[in-house]
Amino acid sequence: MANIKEVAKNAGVSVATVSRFLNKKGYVSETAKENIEMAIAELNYRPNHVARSLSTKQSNLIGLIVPDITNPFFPELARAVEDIALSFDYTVVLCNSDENPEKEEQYINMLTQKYIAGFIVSSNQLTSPHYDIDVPIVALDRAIHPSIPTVTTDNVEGARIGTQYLLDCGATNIVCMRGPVGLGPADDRLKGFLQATEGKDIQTHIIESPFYFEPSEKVAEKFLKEFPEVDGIFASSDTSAIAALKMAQAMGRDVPNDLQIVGFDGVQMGKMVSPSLTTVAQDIYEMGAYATKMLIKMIEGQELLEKNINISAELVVRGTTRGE
Amino acid sequence: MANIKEVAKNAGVSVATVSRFLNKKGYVSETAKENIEMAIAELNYRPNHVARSLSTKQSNLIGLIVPDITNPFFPELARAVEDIALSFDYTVVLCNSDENPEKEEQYINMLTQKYIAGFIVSSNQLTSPHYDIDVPIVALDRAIHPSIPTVTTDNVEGARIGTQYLLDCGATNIVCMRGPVGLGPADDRLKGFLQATEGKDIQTHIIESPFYFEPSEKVAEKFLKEFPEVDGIFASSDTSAIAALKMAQAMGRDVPNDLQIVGFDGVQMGKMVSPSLTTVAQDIYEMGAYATKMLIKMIEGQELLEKNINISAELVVRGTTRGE
DNA sequence: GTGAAAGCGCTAACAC
DNA sequence: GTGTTAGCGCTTTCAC
Repeated sequence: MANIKEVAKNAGVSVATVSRFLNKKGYVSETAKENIEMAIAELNYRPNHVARSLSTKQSNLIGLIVPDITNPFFPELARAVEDIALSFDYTVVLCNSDENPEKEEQYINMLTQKYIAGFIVSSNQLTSPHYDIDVPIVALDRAIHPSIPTVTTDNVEGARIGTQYLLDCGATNIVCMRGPVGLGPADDRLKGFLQATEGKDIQTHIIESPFYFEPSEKVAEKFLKEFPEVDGIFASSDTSAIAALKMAQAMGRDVPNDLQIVGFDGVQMGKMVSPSLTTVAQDIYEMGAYATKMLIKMIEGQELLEKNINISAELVVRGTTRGE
Repeated sequence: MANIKEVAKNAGVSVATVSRFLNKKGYVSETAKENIEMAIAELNYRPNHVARSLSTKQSNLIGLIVPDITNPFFPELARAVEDIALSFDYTVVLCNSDENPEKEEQYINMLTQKYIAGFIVSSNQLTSPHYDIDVPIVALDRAIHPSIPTVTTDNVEGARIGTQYLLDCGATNIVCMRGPVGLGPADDRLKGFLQATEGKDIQTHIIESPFYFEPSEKVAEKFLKEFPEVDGIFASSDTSAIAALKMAQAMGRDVPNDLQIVGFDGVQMGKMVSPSLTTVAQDIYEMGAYATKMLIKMIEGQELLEKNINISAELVVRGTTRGE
């Protein structure tokens, strides 16, 4: 592979000029430009990122930290991040944290050694490891530190709308499968649920359930047995909602006729179950895309107009509700 | 951040000695070791990967090229790759190729500029871009070039077993939703289907269907209308199977009592639909893990014992079949 | 406008 | 066993 020196020689200029040309910094004459362009084409030259990084102490790597790419929420997010990153000539490094602060730290250390340009951090946990590094960070759906920009969904309002819809469809005895206590988005979604139900003449049950499939099934089984009169479920995540749907069907319940379900997330999978899932959909791709754009702005030293972006969630009516 | 020079000074040795210690190459005395260890701890030194890369023309980056991380098959694969990579101190870069050879090439070029250590390439397409680079590659479920090591599933045998099971369960009029013509794994799965059905006294239909949800739904709708007497479906992918399941249910068919379905892939989602999907499961995680281990061996200059690994697929009986 | 040269942090001869 | 030093390929200051 050719290097800058060869290009310079071939173009009859110095390496400094080639470098200036490459980085569009400083002046380089028209003739020099042409010669350099020709030399580059001829030698099929592509600048060495490693050498550049060493020199500038900067890279075009973005670290994407997610709990587990296997969770249906994160592939869509990762896709958005990668798309935007690529379009700005950044490369994304995938990190599965398992919500383990030590693992997160390990990644951060490893990547710091590579002059990583920034991180996009997403988690379902209220962890807060060594983010006192001087690398730009954008947090997704959790607040790490007041100084760290965040992209979130309007969880309270989304949950309120979703729950309200359940009521509008005639549910009178509903359970809220709330996510882990203490986890921001989960707490907010509960808040929305409460806003929608408070003061109404309906029965409510609040049950904690993790955002994973199997445990959600167990939780659903338990309460469907304990409260067979339940006719509506508002789940804090699509995964939980789908688990409840499956369990309800296995127990002989008819969804949506005798039990209605509304989820939260807007994961692709919601379209694939039957009946397909009515849900409060976050614009996952948009969140990822936005976060990445913010991060790149920060990396490139631009000021952020808004440090905290709140993207509204939208009710998507499908088959697990009866309609108003 | 401290550098090797400071460590050397602090430990009272030269940088060469520190470097030898770091890389466990050449000799370094016990006393020197101790001093260096102390200096490293004191300065919280971590070697600079970029400088190392520039010097060695090698990195610890692995490029994972998948068509689209959003396809349910790939997150599980990515997880395996990342887990193994991390355990060997490698970092994985995520690349969504969209099965577009030009995009693949773009990634390869970008990463070559970073001294990428190797690639794991997976695709549903029969593309073959510029893989004439001198970086190690392992291919997943497709043969790129005879010289490139591959990890595949035994698609023929898996499909044969899956189809046979459908027959054993009493299906007599079955359609094979085969994947794209010309795509290796899809062709092989059709072969297995034919092996199981040939010479038997049953009706078969062979229909082409992409490995995506919406188009698969359309395909399923069409043939379920055209051949209402069909009582069994063997789908070449779980995504297609799930699409067919959903469509069948929407059309009022009773799965598994009046229509049975067997998929292929073993994707997590199969457990979440109801009834849950009977499928020929590939050990996706194992495939990813194996491929990564092979790649790392190649990167580190070890000989591969086997260049072509074939991992057997296993029938997982769940709810879309009636049992024998 | 352009070039010479120092320096980014590390590795790897080679000499001692 | 250990140290000196010349690169690795690029950026950037400073002088011309």
